[in-house]
Amino acid sequence: MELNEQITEKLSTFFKIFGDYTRLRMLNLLSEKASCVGEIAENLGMEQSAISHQLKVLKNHDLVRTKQEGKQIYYMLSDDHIMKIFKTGLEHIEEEMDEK
Amino acid sequence: MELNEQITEKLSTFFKIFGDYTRLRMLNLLSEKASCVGEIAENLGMEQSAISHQLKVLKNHDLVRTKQEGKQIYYMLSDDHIMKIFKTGLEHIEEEMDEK
DNA sequence: CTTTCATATGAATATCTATTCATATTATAT
DNA sequence: ATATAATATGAATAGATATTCATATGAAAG
Repeated sequence: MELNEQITEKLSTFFKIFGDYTRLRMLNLLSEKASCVGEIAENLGMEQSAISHQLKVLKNHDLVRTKQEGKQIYYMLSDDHIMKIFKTGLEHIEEEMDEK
Repeated sequence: MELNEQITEKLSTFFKIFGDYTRLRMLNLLSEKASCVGEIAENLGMEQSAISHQLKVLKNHDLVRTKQEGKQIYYMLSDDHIMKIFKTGLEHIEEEMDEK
């Protein structure tokens, strides 16, 4: 594959997002249903602020989008491509575990 | 998807590996041909030591394997699953770029 | 066995990043 | 207008990690 600097840079940034335990759990949650910050925080047993910061990261990189309803802001996956990445990674992990 | 703690942990660790510019460049190089430390270092314009440290990371996580020939140690991708991950990420990046 | 070349390693450092704490913003309801 | 609830934000901190430097290990050749 012929990859230029810019693409490689973007690609590593992209994978970096998935390379965090908390963010993966958040994405997994959001793949099941749109949720607002407080819900996610409670569900994961983490502080609202920590989740909010991470949601910002996810949003900045267009992995999630939002829908405001009154005071609440619902977060959801921006498209189902996200889950494809997720699954491809999973396949690898599972294959690896089978081998041992 | 029903993901337990252990799987999610493994998954985030796995993605973390891809989430680094230098490692991505190394993997990309290795996808074209097996190379030894010195070659990679020269090709990327980095220190031998830095590359060696990163190769260790890649090896510890079974992304690469080695074949010794005399003094030289050739590194290569451990399987072509690695490139599949690579490509899935690329697809996402490219789609994203098209949108804008 | 000593020299040379390729690679690995350990410690030190500098950068990055996830989380916390305190506080600000924003939207609704009273 | 003020109180309340949901969320966002900025600064501080602690922990992780990529790179460098100096040195060690290992293999082959002389």
